[in-house]
Amino acid sequence: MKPTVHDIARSAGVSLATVDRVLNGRPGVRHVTRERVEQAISSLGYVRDVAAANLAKGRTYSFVFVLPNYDNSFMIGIRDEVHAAISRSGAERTQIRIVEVPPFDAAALADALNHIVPDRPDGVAFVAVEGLEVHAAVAGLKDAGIAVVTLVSDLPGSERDHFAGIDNHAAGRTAANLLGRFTGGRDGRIAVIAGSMLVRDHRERLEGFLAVMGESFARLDVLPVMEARDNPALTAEVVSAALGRYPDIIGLYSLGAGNRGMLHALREVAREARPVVVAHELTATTRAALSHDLIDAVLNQDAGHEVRSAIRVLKGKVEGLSVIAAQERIRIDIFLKDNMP
Amino acid sequence: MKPTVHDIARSAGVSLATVDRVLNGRPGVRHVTRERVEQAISSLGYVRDVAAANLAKGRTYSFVFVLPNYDNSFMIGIRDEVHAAISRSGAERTQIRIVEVPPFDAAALADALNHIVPDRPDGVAFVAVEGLEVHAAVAGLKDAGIAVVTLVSDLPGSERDHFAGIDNHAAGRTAANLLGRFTGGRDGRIAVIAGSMLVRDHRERLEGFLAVMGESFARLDVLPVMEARDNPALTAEVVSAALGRYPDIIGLYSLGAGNRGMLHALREVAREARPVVVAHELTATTRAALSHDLIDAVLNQDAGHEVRSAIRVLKGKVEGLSVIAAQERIRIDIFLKDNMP
DNA sequence: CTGAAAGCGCTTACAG
DNA sequence: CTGAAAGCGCTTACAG
Repeated sequence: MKPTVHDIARSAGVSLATVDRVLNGRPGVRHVTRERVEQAISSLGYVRDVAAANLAKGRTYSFVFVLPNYDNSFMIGIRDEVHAAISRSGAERTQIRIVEVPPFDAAALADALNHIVPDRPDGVAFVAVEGLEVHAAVAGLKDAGIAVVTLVSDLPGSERDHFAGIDNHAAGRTAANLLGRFTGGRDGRIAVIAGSMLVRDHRERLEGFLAVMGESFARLDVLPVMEARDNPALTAEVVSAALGRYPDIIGLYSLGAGNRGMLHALREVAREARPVVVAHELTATTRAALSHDLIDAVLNQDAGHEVRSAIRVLKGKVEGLSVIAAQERIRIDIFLKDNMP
Repeated sequence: MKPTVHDIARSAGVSLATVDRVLNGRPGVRHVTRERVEQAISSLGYVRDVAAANLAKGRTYSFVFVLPNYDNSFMIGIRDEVHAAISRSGAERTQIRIVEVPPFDAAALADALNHIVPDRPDGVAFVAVEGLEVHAAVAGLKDAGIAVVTLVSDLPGSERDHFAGIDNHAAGRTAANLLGRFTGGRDGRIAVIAGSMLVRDHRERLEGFLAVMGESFARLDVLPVMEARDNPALTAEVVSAALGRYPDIIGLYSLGAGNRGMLHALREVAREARPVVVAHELTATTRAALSHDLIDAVLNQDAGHEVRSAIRVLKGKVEGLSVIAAQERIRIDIFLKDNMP
């Protein structure tokens, strides 16, 4: 039988309360007693039953998710996943609240984070926007003993405990590789459409993309990035314009969330003249476009994984555990039409 | 506060024992009583605390994993994951045993399955090999009330409860798509190296591969499949021979586990003359080959996911729950050198 | 057919 | 610094 606290208590000749103190590193145990208990723990090979501990603690973790009120499919997916987590709250002993902020707005984000401090939740997860005020707000949360995780977009150099998102640099490299290979040795131009270079994840994707293009596909000429703020109409317009102006565009990398607009522009082009297209995030839109050969490959980050990982890490931080990096790494999925899930 | 069994008992005016009987569909409750309790359950919005239930039950699930004693990296990975699950046994209330059988041997597999019946475990997971005797063995397990899941390779048409593995047909299609695209419009031959067409997963991959090759890449001429029983030396030999005989092989699909041998043969070929290569399973070998541009893409099934999914499904079956298909679907991962995890 | 009581493996006031 | 007792939300003999 698996040893329990009772076995340890008996073996060490102490009470359950003392075993518990040692087990949880709580103060108020004489050194010799502690040692006796630790001895018993290791010699019996005790390992704590987390479920039972949680049941006894009756503890619930309070977390706040700060998300942009931004209606692209991916962000909607993230919100849905947070709601799914909320609906699992009972079983997972969490209490999760969502705070919405305007997108791409450092001041508003910092403000929202600062307002959370007095509530003293156990942890906060947020989609980072860069800005000194955001760094300061993170420091404020940490000072208040609140665990902090960035989600989807990171804030390196800040005091956040963890980033739950993909390596966007690697995503950009992967996109370049696919686009380079899929264009099959032909010469030509590559167009890149982004949301905004002010957002870190877009910037990193572009960097990775350009690096591989330079290293491995010198025959391809990458046009200056077009920033269309993930706005469908604007995206459609700039993509149309670019395709009109450069008939030798043979590849298109959509690294932001403007896929609907991009597809609109692409449909205007005769099938044989369409460029190879790599886009981000598997949504209803990109899924349909993959099946209809309008998009050739989709890079995806799994919103469910990200949200669940964020929650797991926050819980761990509250418990003072360290993150198991390998387990919490969010993968860059590649989907072609044949391996869509 | 979340309602508990106590709340239901109070609200329905019955004892905890009766609540428990209704909750778990156990007999011995008068119809009217049962209705009263059910009414309370739904009106209070009760949802059972599974962790507490498990604690009280003290139940452990006994499972047997029947695995081929086959030393390719992927199978070793599967075994490692089962061992990892065994080491989590305490926390997960499972008791898992591994039974090894010779690979590709239907009679031996059926024998092993038959021998498990008298032990009456709660569930069995096994890597299927086709054969009537295996179907019969599965029927025997099911007759004994044992949950049955196939792992990695399926046995459709049998009475198994679930298959924990990828859609190999889709994997083959994906491979064809990648290979077709990566060869970039050039004409030439494609070589396919497999373990054995007697194994269902290999056969399905080939079918999917050939289907897409026929549909979309008529310019490519697929050579007859080479079966090398996943044997490194033999694989090296046949691949070398093929490359020697057909200098216009521009693509290679390795759909089995013979990657080490294949790589050996590839390294003999001048860098510029090397074909585009798509292989299966991310292992130390294929990982290194990806980094060194010897392999261009790896399709992967996550052994950890498969094993954990198998265990989850077995537990669910024992509890009489139905599988949430979407959650248990095993993905076909695509890895290029830039998005390796 | 129904209920009172004990127990699963922990944690937590409270008392000393 | 240490311990006895109660309790977390369930389940399980046992008795009636």
